Amino acid sequence: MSSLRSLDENLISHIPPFRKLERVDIREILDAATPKRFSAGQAIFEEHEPAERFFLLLDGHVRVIRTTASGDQVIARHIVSGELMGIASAIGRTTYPASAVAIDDCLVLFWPTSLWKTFVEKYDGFATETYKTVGERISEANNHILELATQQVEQRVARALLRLAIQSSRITDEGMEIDFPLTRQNISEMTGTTLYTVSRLLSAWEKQGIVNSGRKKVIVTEMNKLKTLADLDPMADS
Amino acid sequence: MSSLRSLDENLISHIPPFRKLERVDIREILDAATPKRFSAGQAIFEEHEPAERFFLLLDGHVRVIRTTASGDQVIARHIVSGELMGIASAIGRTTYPASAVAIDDCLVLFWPTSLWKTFVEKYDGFATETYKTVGERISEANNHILELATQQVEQRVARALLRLAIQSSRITDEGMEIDFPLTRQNISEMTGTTLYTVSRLLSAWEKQGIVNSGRKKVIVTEMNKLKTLADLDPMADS
DNA sequence: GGGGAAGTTTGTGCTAGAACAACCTATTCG
DNA sequence: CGAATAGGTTGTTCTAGCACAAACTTCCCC
Repeated sequence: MSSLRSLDENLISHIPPFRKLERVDIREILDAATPKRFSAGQAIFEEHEPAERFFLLLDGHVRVIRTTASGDQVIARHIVSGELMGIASAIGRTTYPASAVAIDDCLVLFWPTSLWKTFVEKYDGFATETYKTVGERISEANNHILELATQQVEQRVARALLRLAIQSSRITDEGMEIDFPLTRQNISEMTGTTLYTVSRLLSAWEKQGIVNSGRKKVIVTEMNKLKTLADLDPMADS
Repeated sequence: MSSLRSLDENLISHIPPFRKLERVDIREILDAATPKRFSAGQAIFEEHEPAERFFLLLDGHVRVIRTTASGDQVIARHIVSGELMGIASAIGRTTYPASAVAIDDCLVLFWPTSLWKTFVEKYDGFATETYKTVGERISEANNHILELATQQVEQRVARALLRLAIQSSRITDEGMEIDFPLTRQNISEMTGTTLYTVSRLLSAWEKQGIVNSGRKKVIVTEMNKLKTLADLDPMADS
């Protein structure tokens, strides 16, 4: 895909915030967008930076990170293709509340923040859909708080893996393989524990045949057993 | 104040989401509002209930609570007078994500959720202001996650008390007294610990002259020392 | 192809803070 | 007023999970 040619409408026409729009609107939106590639490890935007752009991840995986004064890192969430990011502007912020780092090679579109207002006013359904996204992220955050405050490390790690397996995995003959590189350290930063504890848990689960993991790789082989560990009803799907 | 007489415009004219509005608009908004009193302990709305109304707290204090399947409670936040609550509709939710309970006697106004859309469209500035509120709550939630994931109990409790002292206290000759009843149990539910640990911390701090606490009562006598414990710069005000 | 570098595993303390228990004190209300 | 109840304190025990160390494995790239 060359950034010289104009972008294909099918790129975004199926993505929630744009789904309800007419072809002409999509055309307009794409013409205003700048595509950009990021390679693994590159920062897409940084915490505290002025929020001058908002982004749509077209391909790849992004980690959203916050860092404390004392240097500890926490992974707030993972963004998968089709999701908007850096939508601080939507909620009246002028700086990004967290940093976004490309996990693998990523393709994103971005727009200047000044266009946010236009999008909301001009394109029907865009506002509703994106505010729904904001709502979902609040819920996620609150669930995370509940987990951190009430659950044991084992449950939290189980839940984190389940979420990733559901959100972003490919089916292999072994099970559901999380489809981006993920280290013990990463998992510990998602769950507020240490890489050592995660390693021990994964080793134990491997012996019980629940997961199958390797360097930067986790395959969930027994979803239901993992759900039991997460203290979720193993019968409930999704 | 009688609910039979029409509501005084001054009630809400200074509150952020309404501040920029004309008198006529305020009049309209008030005429559409229903006032209601809640006595200490009463639930204003419950988690999972359909979000049929949104509220403005005019007087009193409200606790926002989430409960886990296993019965643990977590206090998500405290609402003080002048704040909106139950604004699930703003973010495309159809049910309340948490329960709201009156801590002391409260006076609230409420409107049917169906009016939300009207408010946003009709009253300029209402949308911007409320989305800013939503944004602040996301930040709060994310900060809470960061704290739970990286800090010791002592720091978390110190921060929780600091926040309350700043948000909702009266100045007495002893120091800043949190102006609503607050138990050790409550504090533990805000910080993801146990009432025993909170009790020990408060006892220790009392000996050091940092706080002065009693039954359902906490007075912060030495803000700066508490800030040091919270690992925040004691020089930074607000 | 060999030497880092990055990621993982596992062992051995050790301690923050949870759990439980027992008792104490302030409030409330019949 | 006096019993019941809600809230608070403090002692003791115990363990989940952190910290640190050391060795191992996989990958990458010069």
